[in-house]
Amino acid sequence: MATESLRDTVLTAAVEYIAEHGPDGLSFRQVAQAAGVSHQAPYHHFTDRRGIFQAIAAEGYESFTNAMIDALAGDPDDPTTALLEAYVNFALDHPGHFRVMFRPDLCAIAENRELERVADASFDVLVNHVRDMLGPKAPLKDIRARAAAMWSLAHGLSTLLIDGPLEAKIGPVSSRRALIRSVAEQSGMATPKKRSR
Amino acid sequence: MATESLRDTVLTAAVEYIAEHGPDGLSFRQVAQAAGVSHQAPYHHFTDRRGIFQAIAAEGYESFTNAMIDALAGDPDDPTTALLEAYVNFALDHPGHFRVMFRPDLCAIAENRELERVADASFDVLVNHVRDMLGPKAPLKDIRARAAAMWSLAHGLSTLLIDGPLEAKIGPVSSRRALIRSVAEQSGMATPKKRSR
DNA sequence: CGCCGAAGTTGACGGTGTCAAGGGTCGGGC
DNA sequence: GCCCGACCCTTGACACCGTCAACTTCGGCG
Repeated sequence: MATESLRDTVLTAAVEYIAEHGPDGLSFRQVAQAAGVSHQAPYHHFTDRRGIFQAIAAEGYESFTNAMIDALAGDPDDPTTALLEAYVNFALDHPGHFRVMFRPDLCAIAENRELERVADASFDVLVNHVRDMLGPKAPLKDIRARAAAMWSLAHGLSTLLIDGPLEAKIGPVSSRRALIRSVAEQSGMATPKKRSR
Repeated sequence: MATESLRDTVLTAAVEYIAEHGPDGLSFRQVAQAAGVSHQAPYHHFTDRRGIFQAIAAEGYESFTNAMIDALAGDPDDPTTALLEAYVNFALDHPGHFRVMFRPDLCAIAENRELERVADASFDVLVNHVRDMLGPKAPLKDIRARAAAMWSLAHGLSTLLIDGPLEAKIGPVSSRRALIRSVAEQSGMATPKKRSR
């Protein structure tokens, strides 16, 4: 019941596959076969193989934006760390989406208006937060540097954890949350804790 | 003269292609044809398609290690920033290597002893530097967090610059060096400047 | 000379993305 | 009642890809 459309079936199957094996081995024909249709059926819902990746990326950017917005609203005391945590958590919890979102060769963001829009919305959350933190009269140069620093930190940590060698090198991460928070501290990004209560 | 071996010809052609078009479109047969040999000839020098990527990654890790060591030796006043700069510079100057080195699905580091060794050597430069900076009696927890932070910053900045949306979002980077240094400052990683002279 | 191993060639196989053409199955207008 | 077009899907073909297997060529060494 609630028979999924072929489009959705293909999409969820693809995301699942990517989360497990990475995007590169993904085969158009294979997902079609898994969905029980002919190898050409998906072409009526996606123009290309690339179209699948674009759809996945768009889906991903939308929930990515929401996750970051929610995180900012949820922790007014240390929003920067909360944002960082939301970024990394999204990457690790939705690897099927995340791995595609930052692979321009796969999804060719610039070639798809709608995709470009939702991607921009995600990044705006980040740089707007930095703008808010530094205040309206901070020099542009500082805003850019700080945004680059924070984004790099979040993105680097995400990619190094998701399939990079970080965990192999510095030891297993028992608590994701603890790691993120201590990284935020070590990098001077966290808002200093006030002795509450 | 100094007629290159087929192995080297294939390797340099592959690196060049990857730097321009990314690793995924790289075709075994295509590089063979470009080298003027039959489509099977490279099999006598690389076991797999994967073998090419492993060779590229190994090559990359070796010069990566050297670049970082040189940078550390070159700027004793602010070695952390120098290391950061060397990391990012390597990525941007050798995209053909860098893009492969951190794609375990392509080069399967764990399956190749020699490759694992040179990769480990690179990462050791990084964590050893952090250990040196924090001193021998720093708690392990701090070392891990600081190493993760610094590595993430360098890696994130590299990947976001190399084909990520950073430059599109925060504006064009006129001076790579200036950006890196202000990012290092903003993230509290740089050694504070002493009023020299 | 005879042999061998390394390097390169040709041919074949299954799998993949994509183009082209055809076939059903609806709903709405005559 | 019937036709027509839109939509979804199928079948068939093509070139390209990675890889396995067998064959040729050739330099060196006993």
